[in-house]
Amino acid sequence: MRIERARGTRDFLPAEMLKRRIMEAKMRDIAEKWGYEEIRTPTFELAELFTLKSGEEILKNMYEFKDKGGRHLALRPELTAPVIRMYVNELKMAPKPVKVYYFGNCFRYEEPQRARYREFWQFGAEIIGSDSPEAQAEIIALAFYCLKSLGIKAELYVGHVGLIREVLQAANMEEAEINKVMNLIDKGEREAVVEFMGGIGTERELIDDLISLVDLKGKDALNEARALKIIASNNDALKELEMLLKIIDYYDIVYTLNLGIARGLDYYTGMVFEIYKADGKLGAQNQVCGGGSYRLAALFGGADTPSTGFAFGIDRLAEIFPLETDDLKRKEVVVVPIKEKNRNPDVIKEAIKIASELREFFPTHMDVMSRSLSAQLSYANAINASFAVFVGKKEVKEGKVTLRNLDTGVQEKMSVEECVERIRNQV
RNA sequence: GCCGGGGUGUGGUAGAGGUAUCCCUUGGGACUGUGGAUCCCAAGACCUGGGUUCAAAUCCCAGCCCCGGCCCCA
Repeated sequence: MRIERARGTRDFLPAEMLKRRIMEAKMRDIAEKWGYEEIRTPTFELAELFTLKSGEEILKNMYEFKDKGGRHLALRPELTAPVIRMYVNELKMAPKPVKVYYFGNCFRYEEPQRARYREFWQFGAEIIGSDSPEAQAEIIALAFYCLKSLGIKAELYVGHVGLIREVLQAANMEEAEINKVMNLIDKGEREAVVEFMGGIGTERELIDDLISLVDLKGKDALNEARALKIIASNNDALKELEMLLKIIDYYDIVYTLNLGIARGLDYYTGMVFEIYKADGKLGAQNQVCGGGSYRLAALFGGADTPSTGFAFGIDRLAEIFPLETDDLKRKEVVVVPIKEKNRNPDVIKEAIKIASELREFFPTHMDVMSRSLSAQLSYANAINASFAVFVGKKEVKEGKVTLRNLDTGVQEKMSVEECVERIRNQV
C-alpha cells in the first residue's frame, strides 16, 4: 500500500532544495549585513499563544491538538507571535532594539492551490523595541533589499491602521467591533462596513468620512486625509506616517500609499505594508510579503513593547525567483576505479585515497555498485558529472590518474595535484 | 467552506467495453581499460470503494488526490 503525502504538503527534491538554499543564503546575507541575528522557535506552541490576538481567520485555519499530557497545542500558523513570546521569555533584558530574523515553516488548514499550501515557509525579521518611523522605514527597506538581492520586482503598498483605528476609537466603538470593521475594510467590502457601522448606531457622516479615508491612494493621499475633518492635523498617526514616508524616500524606495490596507492579523497597530507580484505568475496568491508595527509583548506577559516586522512567503518567492540553470549545475567529479576481473584491492585503496583528496574541493562520487568501467561512465553521464578520474592498474603503478573532461571527452594522465588544479581552473 | 477541470509504471503517452502500447527511467548480464555505445534479460501502472455488465482502464455514483478559481493569507 502506497502512502501519499498529506494534502497541502510538498516534498522538495534536490533541485528545489538547491534553489531554496541559494535564495535563503541571499536573504540571510542581507539580514546579517543589516545587523540582524538569526533565531528559531518551536514548530508547535501552546494554542493560547495564537488564540490571544491573531485574528479570526487565522484561528479558523489552525492545526490544533492535545498532546498525551492533555496540553492544548497548535502548529504555528505564523511566526510573529512565537518570536515575541521568545523575546518576552528570554530576551526582554537584551539591549533595545532587538533585531532578529528567522526562517520557519508554518501551518494553516486551507484549500491548497497555486502558491498556497498547508505547510508553507516564511522568512521574516523583527525590530523589537521600536515602532518609530525610522524603525518602520528600516523594516520596509530590509524587505525591499531582500527582494532586490533575489532579483524579484514587485510592488510595495504602505498604509497605516493607526489612522483608521483612531477614527473608530473616537466614535466610541469597542475593540471587537473595531477589529470587525478592520477586517471588512481589508476585504474591500465597503457596503458591509456601512451596514455594520450603521447597525451599531454610528453617525452616517462619520461612516462616509471613514470610507473616503480608506479609499485614499497615491501621492496626495496624505493631504487629502488631512483635509478630511475627522483627522486632526496634529494627529499622531498622521505625523508618524508623514515622517515615515520621508525616510522611505531617503532609502530610494518606490512605493504606493494605500490607507485601505488593514491586514488580517488583529495585532497591527501602526504602519502596515504589503508587497505584491502583480504579473499573474502567482495566480490569485500574489502577496509575497506583509508586515507592520504591532504591540504583542504585553499580551504575553512582558512590558508593553512597540515592535515592527515583516514576513515573506518563501514558497511564493521561490516560484518567481529567476534562476539561471548554470547556477544549479554543480561541478561534480566521479572517481572511477578500474578493478578489472579480480577486484584489485590496490586500485580500490588508491581510488579511496584520491577521492578523499578531491573531496577537499569538489563533490566527489565513487562507485559503490561494483560496476564495470562503462557502467560507471554511464552513471557519471546520467548524473551530469563534469569530470571522471580513472584509477586503474597502470595509474597506480605510475602514481598518476587519468582525468577525463566529460563535457569534451578529452582525457590526460597526470598527478593528483595537477588533477585538482585542472578541475579547479575549470569550475 | 464554495466552484470548475483532471487522475494509466519514475516521468511522458496509446487504448473510449474483451490479453494495457510505446518512449524515457531503474536494476542485472554480455562486452579483457574509454563501450557516455550496442545487444539481451528483468522490474514497474489503469487513484480508492461501490454499482451496471458474461466482461470495466473504458459507462454510472461516492470518496481521495492533483491542477486552477473564490475567500483569506505568506
